[in-house]
Amino acid sequence: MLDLQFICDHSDEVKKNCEARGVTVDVDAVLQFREDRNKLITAGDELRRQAKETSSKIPNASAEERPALIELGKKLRDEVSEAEAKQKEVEVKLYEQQSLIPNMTHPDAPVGGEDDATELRVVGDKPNFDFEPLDHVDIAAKLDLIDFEAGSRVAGHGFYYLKNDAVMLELALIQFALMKVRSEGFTLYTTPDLARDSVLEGIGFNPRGEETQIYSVSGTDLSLVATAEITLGGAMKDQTVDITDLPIKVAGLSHCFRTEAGAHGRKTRGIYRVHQFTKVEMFGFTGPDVEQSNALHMQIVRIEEEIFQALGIPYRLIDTATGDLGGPAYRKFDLEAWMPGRGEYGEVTSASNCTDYQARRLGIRCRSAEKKGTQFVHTLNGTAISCARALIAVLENYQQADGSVVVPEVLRPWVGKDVISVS
RNA sequence: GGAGAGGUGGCAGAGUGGCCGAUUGCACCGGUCUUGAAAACCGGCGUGCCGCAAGGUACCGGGAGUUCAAAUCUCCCCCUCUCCGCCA
Repeated sequence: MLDLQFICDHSDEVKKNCEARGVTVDVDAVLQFREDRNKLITAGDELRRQAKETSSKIPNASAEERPALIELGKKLRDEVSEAEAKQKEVEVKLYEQQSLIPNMTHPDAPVGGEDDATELRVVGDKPNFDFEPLDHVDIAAKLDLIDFEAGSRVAGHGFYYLKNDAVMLELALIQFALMKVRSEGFTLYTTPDLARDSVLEGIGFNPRGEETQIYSVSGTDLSLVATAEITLGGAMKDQTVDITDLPIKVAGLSHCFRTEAGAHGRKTRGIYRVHQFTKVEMFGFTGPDVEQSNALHMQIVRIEEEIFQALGIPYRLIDTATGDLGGPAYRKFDLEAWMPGRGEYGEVTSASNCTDYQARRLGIRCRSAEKKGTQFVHTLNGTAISCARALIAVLENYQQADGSVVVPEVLRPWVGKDVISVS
């Protein structure tokens, strides 16, 4: 959520930003609701003041004065409740509109839609196969690495069983990513796979809406998390930290569950788009200025690149265009790995600087000796390794003519072999 | 899941209907004293919202209620601790 004062002081900029992001919001309505609300607050405060004054007179009032004061108190109480109801009504409308306004955008982010993203760099050499490369589904079939049938039988389309060396490969990817982020100063966590709806909402997910991406548990206020971003960010909900404790860098391993509503029929072969996968996510809290959050953003992107470089997987780095940014993101970089079976790049990581947008809704503040009051921290998130897609990249880039797959060198300690071959 | 005890400002911990936005201690900041420090003493010290300001208002886990008046009484929910049950 954007700061209300900021919206009012910079309404033209906010409008322009909404336009660039392809979001339709009535910014003027927000200004109007705010004005209405402020008047109601002032009026309500005055009524409460009178009510308090009246009540405070009663204990010392004479028996004759008392009944009149009590009557006045009752009248004021009713007026206060009426005023509060009106105020609440306006605040609901205000909040609704305000929530629709996306974060402001980094000045360097390209303006436009998906195709307008800036390709910042292309790293690594695509493998030269002297044979027709297979996609990960066929590779996995030959090597008996994934059981899609069992997945469907047990949980439906979009679920899968990893099997044999794919299990070791997945765990190796996790281990490798965890070691890497720990060496970069991130505190490691495994996090809950369920979270309260209020936490999901704070991060920017809409758990029970019509087109929700989220599975929710009926009869509870819990939902399955779509990413550990939810639990890592949510862990600090309503907390105030000392500014000298920032930045806080954490990383979490969790399962991720997504309904993928409306994604049917679009490049859904294999484990590219699935309802459940495992991911190591980085999350950061920094002091409240973009210099600090941008610096951590760059570190997160650098780590992501180094992970894929170490895995020996060619990729390109994308600076996401305004129209493709989620509401909370100020800027977002995606790593897209080369996937020979698909014959194209596929998104494998995503790193966002959300500035204070998430923190405002989650109530994560910091306190400093210099400034009175508190300020909202900046939050960032980025993928260290997302197993399903990383697995695709490994299998497809490391496939051999004989159907075997060479294990990337950095993963061998955990996989326990150099090559995965037909047994 | 059952029984009991709790949740108050950065921490500790009073407060059971009006004198309480809240006693006190610690921590913290400023001052006096001191060669310096400690101790002692004096003063300050929560957050949000409205307001140009003076000031007002809200907040004692969260929500609803009773009352002229709620940290305090009632109900629901969340959380923590102890014991019991169950269990990887």
